[in-house]
Amino acid sequence: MDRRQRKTRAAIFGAFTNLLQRKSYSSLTVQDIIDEADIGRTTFYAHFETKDELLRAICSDIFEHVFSHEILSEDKHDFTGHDSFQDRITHILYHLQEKQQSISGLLSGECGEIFMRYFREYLYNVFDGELVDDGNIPHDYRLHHAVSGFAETVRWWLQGHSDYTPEEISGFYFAFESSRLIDREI
Amino acid sequence: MDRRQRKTRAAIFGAFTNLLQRKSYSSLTVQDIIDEADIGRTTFYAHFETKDELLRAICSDIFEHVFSHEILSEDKHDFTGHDSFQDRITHILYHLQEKQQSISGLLSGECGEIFMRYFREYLYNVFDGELVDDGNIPHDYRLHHAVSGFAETVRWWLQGHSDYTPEEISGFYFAFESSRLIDREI
DNA sequence: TGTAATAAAATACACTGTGTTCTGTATCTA
DNA sequence: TAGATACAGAACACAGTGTATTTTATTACA
Repeated sequence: MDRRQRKTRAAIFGAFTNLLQRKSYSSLTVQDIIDEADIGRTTFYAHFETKDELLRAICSDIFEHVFSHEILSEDKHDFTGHDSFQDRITHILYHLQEKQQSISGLLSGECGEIFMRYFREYLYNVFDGELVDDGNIPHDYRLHHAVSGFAETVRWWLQGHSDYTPEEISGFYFAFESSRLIDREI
Repeated sequence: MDRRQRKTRAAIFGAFTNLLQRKSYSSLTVQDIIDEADIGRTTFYAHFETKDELLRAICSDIFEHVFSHEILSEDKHDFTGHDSFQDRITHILYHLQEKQQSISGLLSGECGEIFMRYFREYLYNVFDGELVDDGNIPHDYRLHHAVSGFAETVRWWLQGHSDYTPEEISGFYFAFESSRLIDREI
């Protein structure tokens, strides 16, 4: 990728996340982003068709970073690896913490819905296959419950409670969920 | 309130919820609502300043209905009443089921965030004081977890799993949460 | 039932933000 | 260095918003 492209893309991303700290997503105009990023109008539209596409691109960017190691270590699932599920979750929390500055703006306001939906999609892959069998309650529901429980935990954490460590947060979450998750270490 | 006002207000609400079944909130224009409701442009703006305010008004409308009995029976909390907490929750689910048609449109898409936030606010009042004490985990977190767990359960229910009964749904939820909630019946 | 108040309809308008087109300039890559 | 590509700036058509004005219809109430 051209260095110029990388620079403008980074400028747009930076401007966008900065502005989201001050203004809400819906009240944010493309012109605002252009001014903040200090680029030409045409340039923005050369990179992104709409403000929504920019939002999606930023989410992709973040989650690709957060879950990159997760994807690489998927073969650790089966008995050979040493990472417990809780360790993997804690690991994800560490990566989320790195991107905290960007994420906090994405969580508050109207774009929180889009971010969270994106987040959940990734989490479904992580959580699927980790649930203890239970004949009485639909698997469908239990997966949804576990995933959104964790997603909401992260939201709670990164919005006003970011003084907790990743270990503490995963501790809180697993204090509730561990009985429903397979512990592969036993 | 003037009969004419009630009629147009109802027409706008109806048009809005109908359109949300077909189009997303952000792509929905005020003009669309005006056309669907078959009213004059000025009339819409005499009732609501913006599309967002209309959304909030509809949410208020729904939750006022759903939680009206809940508010009235708040004095049942203290030992005199016969309703267990699970019964109260089931009761709320019945009211939500009545409004299902309107709600399903509000849940999908970008306005889901606003609806859910509204929903949570009401739920905080319902759940507060129902949690079992636990010194290790912040009360703050546990309340957030219980509330969003239930809110997400409702979302799951009314989006593609509405064939379950309110009793079944509250059964699913309490199968997970009951250990953390005070059972006032014992 | 007649009347004053008020809601709605119709039309026109200014305004904001969007997305595109064009031309000239700067920067990268081979 | 040459050709390609990205960027800047200005101008533009367009859609949607919100308001103002006038006229018509409906309502509440004495």
